[in-house]
Parts: sequence; structure tokens; C-alpha cells
Amino acid sequence: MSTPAALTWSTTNCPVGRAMDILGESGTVIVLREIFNGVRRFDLMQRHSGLSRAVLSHRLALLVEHGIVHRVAYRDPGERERHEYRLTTRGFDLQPVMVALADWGGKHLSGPEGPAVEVEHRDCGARTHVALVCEEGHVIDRLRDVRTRPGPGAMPT
Amino acid sequence: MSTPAALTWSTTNCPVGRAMDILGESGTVIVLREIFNGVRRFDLMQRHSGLSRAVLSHRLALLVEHGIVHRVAYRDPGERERHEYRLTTRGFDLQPVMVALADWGGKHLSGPEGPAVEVEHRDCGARTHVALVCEEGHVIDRLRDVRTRPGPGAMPT
DNA sequence: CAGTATCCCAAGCGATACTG
DNA sequence: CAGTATCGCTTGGGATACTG
Repeated sequence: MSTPAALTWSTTNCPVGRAMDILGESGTVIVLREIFNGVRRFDLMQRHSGLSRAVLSHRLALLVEHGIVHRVAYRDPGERERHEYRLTTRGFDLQPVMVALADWGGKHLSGPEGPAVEVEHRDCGARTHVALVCEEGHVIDRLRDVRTRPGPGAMPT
Repeated sequence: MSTPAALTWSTTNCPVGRAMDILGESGTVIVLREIFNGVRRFDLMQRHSGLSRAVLSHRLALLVEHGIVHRVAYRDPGERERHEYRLTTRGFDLQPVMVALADWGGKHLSGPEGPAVEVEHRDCGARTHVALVCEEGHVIDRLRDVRTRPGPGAMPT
């Protein structure tokens, strides 16, 4: 290998870097896990995630600020108004990231008893994983069959 | 919704949590991006990633410790012995996570000019993304068609 | 219940200097 | 070139207390 492909363009604009600027903050992904699992209220989320109230508060604010989660007001009959946190479209689009993380953690970081959580296809009940699919419709199982290239927003190094 | 499904099992064992215990450390994913892009030597990685030498050193040690990356000695003709960092199988299995992050970042965090990097299918050159596929072979495009359930390693709350 | 503010402390970062 | 050690300093976390 001569010059690695990565060096021919700048990384200041890298989508992975931008994603991690948000998701890399400690606890953010844990909050997302809770919301994806249907936990939408502050207190429940706090107890279940194990995060402190302060951190949870900050992470939720961060997620709202980035348009990943939004607060929704609702009122149960006879109760006062409350709020819950729901995914926006942008947040819901993180599902493949969450499933990819669960796949990897389940395969490589679980004890012999297997992972504590699985993902299933609602229709048929089969376990579900992420896969690579190209726009020509090929399902790619040999990961080495993909590579990165500069995109339209690439800047020279 | 009554009790969210998540509350019926403990999260101490959650594969997403375990994965983020490693990947959530600031800079880890950036190092992985470099290695996936073919940057394998310390100095090049340091300049290209923008991480400090100390942080890069620590992250590489962390990745080696977790069996995601390994050091490989080599010697170019006429040069002294050097080392480079390569993905192990466990590390290579993170590719779907990286592509999922790139997908999301490219779609939601790029400027109007588009993402700086894309992933292509080596055979046909088409852009490549992650998708959800169940073990029955169904490609799932409506993300709501999947849900989480307790796995074999689940512990009661 | 659903958060926010304050205070204090420890982890962790960048800069620098050093070794094989 | 390829790292590791040391050192102030800042960031950011937990505990606690407070507000709507």
C-alpha cells in the first residue's frame, strides 16, 4: 500500500467524526437505548439507565438540541400535564447504529450465556442483524468487498 | 403502552452498553476510522486524526487490550523494524457500526454539498449502506418492523 | 414527578520532555 | 520514527439541594 486513500481528503468534514461529536458524549447512546426500548419518561429513564439525574438532563438537552429527540406534552385523564421524550425522524434513523452496536456487543462482549438483548423481525420473529447492501441491490457478506471513497463534500487535504 | 419492554430485564448485561464502554471513550472511533481507511502507523494516524500523541497512544493500547487491534512488526528493505496496527477479526466486525455511523452522519450532519466520504461496493462501484436483515432472509426497510426482546443472557430486573 | 443549579472533586487532556 | 512519563489545568461527573 502506498498512500492510504484516507490521506487524499480532509477529515474535518468526516461524517463519522461529526456523528461521534454527538454520540461520543458519555451516556448519550445509553439514553438512546432507553428511548428506543420505549422508556420515555425522565424518572424511569434515570432509574433504568443508571445515569445521574444531572447527566441525564444534560444528555436529553443535547439530543433535543440536535433534533434527535423531542419533548412531547401529554396529559393522562385526571393527571396534570407531563412530558415525554420521543425520537424524531433523525433520531429514528439511528436505529441501524444501535442494532450494529448490539450485534457487535452481543457477538464479542457477551458471556457464554449469550447477549441480554436481541433484535427480532416483528413479522416472523427471526433474529435480525445489520448487513451491508449496495444501491444495486447486492447484499454484501464479505466485508472486504466494500471500501471508502471521497464523497461530494470532500475537501482536499 | 403500559410497562416498556425494557424494564423486564436488567441492563447490566446490555450489549449496547458493553460496546459503548469501549467505543464511547473519546477518540476511539476516530482511531478506528483511520485504521479502517488504511492508516496504520502511529505518526500518520496522529497527524491525520488530530488526536494528541498521548491520547492516540492510550486509545491504541485500549484497542489492543480489547483485542480489536493488534500490533504487527514488519521491516521494509533497508529499514529498521517498525510496527503497524491492524484490525483483528473482532475489530473488523465493527465495520457495520462504522458504516452505520457514516450513513447517519452523511445523511443528517453534512452540509448541502453532501458527505465527505462514501462507502462503495468494490465490485460494482455503487454506494453502499447498512440495512436490517433477519435470519429468514427478509430485508427490512420499515425500521418499525423490528423490536428488541430479551436474549439468552437476560437477567430479571 | 420532572427537572435545574451549585459545589466539590477526580479523571483525563494537551504540552512538554524524555527514551528506544 | 514511535512512542511513554510527567504535570498543571480544565472539563465534566456525583451528591445535594432547590423549584415548578
